[in-house]
Amino acid sequence: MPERRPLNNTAILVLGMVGAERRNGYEIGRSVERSTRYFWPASVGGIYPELRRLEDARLVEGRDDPTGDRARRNYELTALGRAALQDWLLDETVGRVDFRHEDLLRLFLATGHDADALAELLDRIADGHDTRRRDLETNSRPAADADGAMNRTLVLDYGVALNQAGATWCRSAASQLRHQRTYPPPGPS
Amino acid sequence: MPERRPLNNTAILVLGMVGAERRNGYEIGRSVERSTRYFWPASVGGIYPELRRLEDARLVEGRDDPTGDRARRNYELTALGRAALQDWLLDETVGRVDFRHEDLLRLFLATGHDADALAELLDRIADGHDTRRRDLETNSRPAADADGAMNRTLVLDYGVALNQAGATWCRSAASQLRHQRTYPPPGPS
DNA sequence: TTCCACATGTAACTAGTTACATGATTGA
DNA sequence: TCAATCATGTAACTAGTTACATGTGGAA
Repeated sequence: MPERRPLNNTAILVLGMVGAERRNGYEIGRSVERSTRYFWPASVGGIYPELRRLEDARLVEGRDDPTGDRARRNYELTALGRAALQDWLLDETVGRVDFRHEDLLRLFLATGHDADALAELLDRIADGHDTRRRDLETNSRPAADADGAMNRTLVLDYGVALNQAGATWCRSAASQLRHQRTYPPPGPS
Repeated sequence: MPERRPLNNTAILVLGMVGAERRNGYEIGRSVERSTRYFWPASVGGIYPELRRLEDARLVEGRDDPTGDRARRNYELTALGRAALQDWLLDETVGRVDFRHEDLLRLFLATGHDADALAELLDRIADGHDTRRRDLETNSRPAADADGAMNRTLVLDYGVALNQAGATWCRSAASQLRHQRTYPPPGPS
């Protein structure tokens, strides 16, 4: 029996998706593309080998389910897998957050640039927020009538709200810079 | 001459830090710890080998500068390095954003959980935002009088504002769930 | 004399990305 | 018959993390 070790990012995702409903690798890839990539990136290439590893570890069980000559393998959780997933879902500690933002690093390193240059960077960050917000709204909206879709709607709305807030903040700071040529604005503190 | 290829995440960071002022590996590590890890993570272990690679590629130039018997090697940009950094800084395309949020995945996968369970998850996400906001405020505040620190202040304030907005949104959604047991709230649309 | 900050590095590992290969089915 | 979508996979690579090892200098 293969040694158990902590689930990696792709493993958690795959386990969770299989846990939500019976699924094959392709469908998981589509879900990632549509929804989770905004907050839990994973590349398709990694999904298939991960499914096999999880099967080796007896966390999921696959069954061949071809359509005619087209291969397809659907997976479901084993009791062991269900337990592992619950363990992870009910973990009490605050979860990891990894964040990497290229334009923010640009801004951080743009020491000495003038107010206009900084404002332009801020506009770009705002544009990025707008793009992601639109993406979310058009790609990720769960079916309104889907049973128990509250959680998915929350995830989506959270993403929309944050991107909205980000865009608004950046545009306002950019405008401040363009008109006053300085930052921070004089404040009540 | 070693072949030129696109700069990896650590390389960009290191190049940028060396570009901002003459620096050694240790100082770069400290800056990462204090500031950039919130939006551009990098591990100390990767910095030293990267400095050497950049030196091999003639983008930075190192000079030994020991204190007594304690070794220290300070780096500065070469003309080539300065050009590469400018290229990256002035790149017109919107930058990459990588985002991975464990509790958001939990929420996404928590299909079928009741309103209280979802509200608890939201509170955790809010707590995470508060922690990061406080961290930012206490660790990353640039010296108020630092010359040309506008850009750094912007980065900090952006982080504070976003975490603030995130916490507020989550708490309000959690409260909605606790009182109405449902989401989304009935809205004007 | 003890602790902490300074300072540099390496080895081993794991994960993750990219790019490719292969082929079936469906609908226009 | 063509393009898009369904479906599964692998090989090669790069990056990144972790954990360790080693030692100096300064302050209490």
